[in-house]
Amino acid sequence: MSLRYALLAILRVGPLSGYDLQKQFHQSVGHVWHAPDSQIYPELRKMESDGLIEAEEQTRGVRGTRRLYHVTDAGEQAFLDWMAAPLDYQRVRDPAHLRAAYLEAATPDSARRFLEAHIVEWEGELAQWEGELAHIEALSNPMLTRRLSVTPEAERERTIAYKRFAYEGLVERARGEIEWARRGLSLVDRLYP
Amino acid sequence: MSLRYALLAILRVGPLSGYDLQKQFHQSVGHVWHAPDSQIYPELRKMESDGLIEAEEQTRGVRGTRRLYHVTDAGEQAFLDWMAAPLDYQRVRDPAHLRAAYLEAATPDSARRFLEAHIVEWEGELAQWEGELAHIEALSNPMLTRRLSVTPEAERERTIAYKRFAYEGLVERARGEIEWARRGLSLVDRLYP
DNA sequence: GTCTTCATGTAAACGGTTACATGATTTG
DNA sequence: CAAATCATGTAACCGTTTACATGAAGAC
Repeated sequence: MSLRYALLAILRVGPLSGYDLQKQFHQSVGHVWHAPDSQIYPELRKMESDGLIEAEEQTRGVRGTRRLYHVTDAGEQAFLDWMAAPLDYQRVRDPAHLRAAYLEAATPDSARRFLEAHIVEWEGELAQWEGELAHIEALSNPMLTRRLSVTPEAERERTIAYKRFAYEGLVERARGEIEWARRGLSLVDRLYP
Repeated sequence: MSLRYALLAILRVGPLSGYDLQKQFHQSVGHVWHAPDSQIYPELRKMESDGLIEAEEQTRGVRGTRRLYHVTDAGEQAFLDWMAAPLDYQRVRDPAHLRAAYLEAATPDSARRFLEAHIVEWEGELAQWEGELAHIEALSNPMLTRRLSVTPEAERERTIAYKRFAYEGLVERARGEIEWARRGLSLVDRLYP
């Protein structure tokens, strides 16, 4: 149930409509915590009814409306409380390593396809995260610059440093997965000469 | 929905009761794909009604019964089909890296507690997986030896090699997480002198 | 006769996925 | 006037989590 904290993290920077939030989300924190629109809009409504955020209804054109959300004091506090609370770790459930452990039941071709797909999958993630990291280093991430503009000077270094730290971790994990799968491909070659 | 394949992987070795299966599960494949008993028993019933496994009801004492499950041809085929099919990767949803990216909102103490807990969490996983790896190398894992005893000579090397490969990957990931969190602790020290 | 192990679940709630649905407004 | 974007969801389903429930058989 981290979705609401991911959303709060974005909204804390400044008010946004559900639509804008959703766009920002997919470009920033969505790389770490995926959620489809169909989950975001209802969650915003729930957060509103829980008093964490408030909406200001605006008219758009003649008939259209949009709801501009901002974080309440209770929402800010909820975010800080979450930050101070221990994280609950989910139990491991890893389909790739499950399959890898029983790969002798696959044909060599299937084994190779599986490992190649694993590489493709993690190369995709890697590219995204490296892109984010480059944006962070260059201060060209729009969310981050918006964030820094409302952040006191002394906090800016930390804000950047922690973002860099988080994405570096993801990049390393992706690299690890890719290396592992490459080793798997060599192993398949060795096992079926 | 890999649970049924994790269960099939165990049952393929030989018939087991739900209870024995559940015990084996927690000691082997459960390190990679966690599931509580309350999910295992109903899943076995569903697999039975889907024709993947069949149960032989046995009496135990005067009144007790147990159901001894074995894999059907359809179940064997389903397992092999799954092995040949592409894996569906879930979207990233990583609470630890989510929090790490916004750690400037936490106090230094909270940040440290979070990172220390991350280390503890992954050291636990690491110990389990390294233990498994040692059992694999020493051929002292009970599931694995049962498995090897029904495996033709030529397949044994592969069976062992793939298990080692899978658990090595998990061990490396755990080490990566621990190193990352340690670097995070140094970062906190640097940011709050 | 108590404790451990064997043996097997049910029920409610929750979070996430997938598919679908609708219509207004702005831009070219 | 068509296409892109803005804007916001609903509904059904599925897998997982958590809490609870029960009772027999074997060991000490």
